[in-house]
Amino acid sequence: MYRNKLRRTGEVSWEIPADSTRGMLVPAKIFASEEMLPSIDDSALTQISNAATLPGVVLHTVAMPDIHSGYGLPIGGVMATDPVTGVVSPGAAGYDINCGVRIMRTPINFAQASAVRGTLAERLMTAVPGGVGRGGVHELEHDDYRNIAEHGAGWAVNKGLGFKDDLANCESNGRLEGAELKHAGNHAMKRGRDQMGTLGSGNHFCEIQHVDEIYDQEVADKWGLSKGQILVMIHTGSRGFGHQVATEYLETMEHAMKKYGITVPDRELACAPMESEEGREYLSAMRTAANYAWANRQVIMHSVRTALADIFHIEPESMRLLYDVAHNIIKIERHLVNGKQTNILVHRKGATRSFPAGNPELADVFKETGQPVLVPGDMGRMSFLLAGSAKSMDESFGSSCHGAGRRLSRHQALKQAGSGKKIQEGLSARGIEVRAAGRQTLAEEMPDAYKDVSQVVDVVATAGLAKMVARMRPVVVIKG
DNA sequence: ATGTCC
Repeated sequence: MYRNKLRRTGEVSWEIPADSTRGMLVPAKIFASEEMLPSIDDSALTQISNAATLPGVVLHTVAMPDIHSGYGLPIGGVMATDPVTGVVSPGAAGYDINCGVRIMRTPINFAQASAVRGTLAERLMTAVPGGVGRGGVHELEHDDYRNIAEHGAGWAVNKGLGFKDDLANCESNGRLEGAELKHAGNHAMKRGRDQMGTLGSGNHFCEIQHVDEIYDQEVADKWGLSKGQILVMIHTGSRGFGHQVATEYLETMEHAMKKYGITVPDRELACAPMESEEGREYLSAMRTAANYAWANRQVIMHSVRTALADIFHIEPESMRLLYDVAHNIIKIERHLVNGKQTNILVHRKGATRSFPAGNPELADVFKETGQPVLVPGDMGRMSFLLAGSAKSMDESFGSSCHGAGRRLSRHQALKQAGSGKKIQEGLSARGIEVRAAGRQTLAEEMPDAYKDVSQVVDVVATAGLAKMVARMRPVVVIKG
């Protein structure tokens, strides 16, 4: 029982010390307030401790306040390995490779959007296909795939689905290098062929929000944000394409573990040395899926941009991407390890990169402010924009939280919600128009199914991982 | 998250 091992290290930080009898090579660090701690499930604490046993793990594993139990690594977990002696673990990125969030600015104000929110909901449902297995309008040819693997979001921009500066405002410019299509494989290509530009299901969404609170006016000014402004937030990933990649390589890793004589306390943490054939090929396939996801969010954003331009009689050019973050991904990054700047392999699952001002990877404006950290809440309450701050580099491999975190399982939510229609009517009475492609989605995704996201961002702000910039409230929510 | 069991 790892909960008994927790010791307090700060106002909102806790540690499970490295324990050789359990094979832990490094401690596990947990960010949470004292009142949130009981709501963190035991299995999530076990998982973040198990991750600390992986070969080549460096410094500590990290759990964010929105942590909950996942496949292998908990959602809300960060784990980093040494690229020479360490492993890569597909379960530590998860099935939805490069699931992430982007947010687009508009010149529309709250009153304008609110007045036509019913129309907006209907138009967005048409513009952005959603639902399990749902295909879209873009049928991908082999040439498209080659370009997606190489250029990520740039593939969409090259096709006219976006502007050049959209790319500069994505984490990693919306593409990772070292993505070879052949490593993703034919089955993934088949599953992803008609899913480009689609939302998927579950907690994926497209949301019209208004800025209702600004905490840091200076940063908000630099980011072009003002109170009452309408923003569009999009949350989705690599669809069936990334799912297939994850499925195939998890199987590959089971064999690789035997081959390399690696043992792990949980087979869901199956892994291989990063420098092995299996490790390199997975990373290549994972990057290809990440690039597919960036292209997907780009296509969706441009569809929404086109629809809004039509509805409000404004220029598409008046709507620019503020930022796009990946919250399920594995990347080589430069961090200070034992007093030395070193390349390490950072695995983030349900955790957002949170690089501070001055980081050389950031575009110019974000070098001044720190990168935007996008934290969606639930569909009835609020979401947050934060800026990466310096302590994240010392404490959490430059990472912060990614959302509210579930409070109820889908099954529990379904039982408590009654019907999706009731949820929809309740939200509509509060000025929030919601629509979903799936029959059960609204009930499963009801606001009460989630923890209060403001408690989550309070923790990361108190810990100094990110600082508060703005709060947004939903106006129109499209669910998968 | 996911052609929610090849």
